[in-house]
Amino acid sequence: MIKITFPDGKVREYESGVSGFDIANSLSNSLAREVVAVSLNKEIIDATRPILTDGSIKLHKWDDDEGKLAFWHSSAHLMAEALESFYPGIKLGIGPTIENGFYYDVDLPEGATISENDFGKIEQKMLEIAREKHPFVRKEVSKQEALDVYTKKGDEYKIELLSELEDGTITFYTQNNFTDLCRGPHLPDTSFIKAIKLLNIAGAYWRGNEKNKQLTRIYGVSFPKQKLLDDYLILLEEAKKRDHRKIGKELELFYFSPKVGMGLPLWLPKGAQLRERLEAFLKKVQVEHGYLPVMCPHIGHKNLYVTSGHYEKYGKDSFQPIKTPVEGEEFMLKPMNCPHHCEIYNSKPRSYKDLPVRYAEFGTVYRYEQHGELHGLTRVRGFTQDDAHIFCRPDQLKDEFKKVIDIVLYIFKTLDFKDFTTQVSLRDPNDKVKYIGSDENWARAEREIQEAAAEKGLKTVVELGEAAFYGPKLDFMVKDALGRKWQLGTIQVDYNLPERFELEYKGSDNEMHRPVMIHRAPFGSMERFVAVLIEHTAGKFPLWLTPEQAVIIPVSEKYNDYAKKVLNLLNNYDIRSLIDERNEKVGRKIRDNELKRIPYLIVVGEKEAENNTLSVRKQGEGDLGEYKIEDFATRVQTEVKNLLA
RNA sequence: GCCGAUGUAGCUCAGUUGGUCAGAGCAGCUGAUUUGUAAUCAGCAGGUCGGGGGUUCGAAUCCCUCCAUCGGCUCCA
Repeated sequence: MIKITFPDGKVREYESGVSGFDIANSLSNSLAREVVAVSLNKEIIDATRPILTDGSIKLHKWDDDEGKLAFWHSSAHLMAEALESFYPGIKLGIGPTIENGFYYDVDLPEGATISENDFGKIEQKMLEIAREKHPFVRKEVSKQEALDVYTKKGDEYKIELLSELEDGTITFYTQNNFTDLCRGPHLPDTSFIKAIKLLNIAGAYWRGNEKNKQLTRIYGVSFPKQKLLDDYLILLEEAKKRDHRKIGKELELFYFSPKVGMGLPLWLPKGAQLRERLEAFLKKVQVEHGYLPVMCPHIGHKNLYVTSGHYEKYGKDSFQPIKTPVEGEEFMLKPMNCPHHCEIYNSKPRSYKDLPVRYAEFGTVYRYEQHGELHGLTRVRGFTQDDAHIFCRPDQLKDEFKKVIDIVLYIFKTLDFKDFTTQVSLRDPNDKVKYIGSDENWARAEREIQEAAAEKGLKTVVELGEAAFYGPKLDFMVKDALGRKWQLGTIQVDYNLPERFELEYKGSDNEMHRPVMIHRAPFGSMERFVAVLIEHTAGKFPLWLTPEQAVIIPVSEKYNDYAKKVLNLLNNYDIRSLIDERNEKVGRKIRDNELKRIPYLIVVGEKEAENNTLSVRKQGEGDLGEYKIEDFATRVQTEVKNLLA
């Protein structure tokens, strides 16, 4: 007998060899039907796998992440089987579970192609196999045995994967006529999979390396109920409606002209106003935190970036240098602001008493992003960073870093970004040549970043190998409407640029010392931030930020004069308003201005003109009734104040 | 850059196998209506069907190529 401990602490005894499924069955029949995987001592295993020793167990249904893992992993195998039936000789790469579904990377037979038109028949085949209720059978094999199978099949991808596995840990899973190298876990059988949708098709390099062959990646998602799939597809449709590219067009915020160039956004008046308000907001916060404004031209001498190390690292990925016509000197479109700010630091001798100095600039930079990578406002070739560089003494670093975290958190709170994640990016300890700077400096910076984040209560994920080449960083990420992750704010420690630019200050000991630098951009880039803000709010911006706060709607042309009077008064109260003077019915004007996401609609007609009042309608709330003009102004001003508190 | 898809009026989209196929709605303009909380009515005007080349008696439709966009991959100071 073995002892099984449940999550609630209860312990029960079972015969050795009992499976998670059997245990579930012993508790309740309905539970047993829903268990798709099991955690045994934190290791996820098949629900049907015999358990031979004591352990703590957790039974996973579809609702658990662990359950989805098994579910989608099995779905990937199912898809592979269907693909094999349509494309004999197909070679399989990897087929993992992802956040929302699964994919499989395959190498199609010579001359074969696959397109979205083929999805229907593949889905049908998968459902057909699923309905036949084939069990997923686990089999432990020797490395040689596995190698023999794939050598015979001629699948060099699986052979490569096998070569990295240790003998004795290799398992195959079989369902129906299909066997795959796989660690598991898998569903008890294929019948759990009730609804399947293949989503898209993409090229993907084998093992993510562009030097390798490009395989065909097929993305899909599957569910235990048709209803769940329907709901998911509706969710995707809703997400598309929030796409910043669509809303940006509808609200006339920005525009891309092929004549200007791809990836070069043009800010239309309303978008520019929105952006100016965001900048003004951050500038105010920065002044309060002791930042000083600086400004730099849009080009800089190539040697500046050679000195900084960026040219060697990214020169090939930049726009090419431009030459002066007479001297032939080379200048580059500014790809980052930091070297410029370093030179501003160098403009005069510094004392330890001067530090920290904090230079801030909304600096527009230009980078050659690859053609296929451009994406709305989130990935462009010219963008404006809300950049600042803090030069401080090493003993001030951690405190300064924490102050920057405060700014980022304040901004996120004010703009109602509740759902963000933070990531600490450290050096890859096995590939130190990728980075510049001494081991001691790296160790110190990495330690202080993590301490600062912890002291600010951030739950961070640590990623090795994701650091900038000059230092470790703390990034803030949010998801867009379609669930894609984007980096917004970033805070980076840099011991290296101060060395390269020979930055110094005189210490209290009358010796020269090297300052430490913090790069930081709470928004990241104005373009990306506005994009994420659009999707976050679906275009319904906070009242203080929105380009037009109120539209006055005269009931007929007879009341245009009164509307003008109201407009003047509202303008005096600094409420951004305009009149919808079109010769349309009230209902029509309401509708059009609601679609333009105007927060307040002010209806004025005979009654209001007589009483010197307004009828107020709020976006999302409907008619609020009659207001005295000054009462409405107070309401708006209070609302703005509360939002910015 | 790579894989796959898409590109018809300012916007959203029709256009069957190549043969009155250059269309609709919205937006725009003109006029009528003078309107009370999510679409008043009528008329007019809008496009070298992404650009270029080819096949054909004939191309929005088939082929090639370039450009842009979309979904991914790689990259991201």
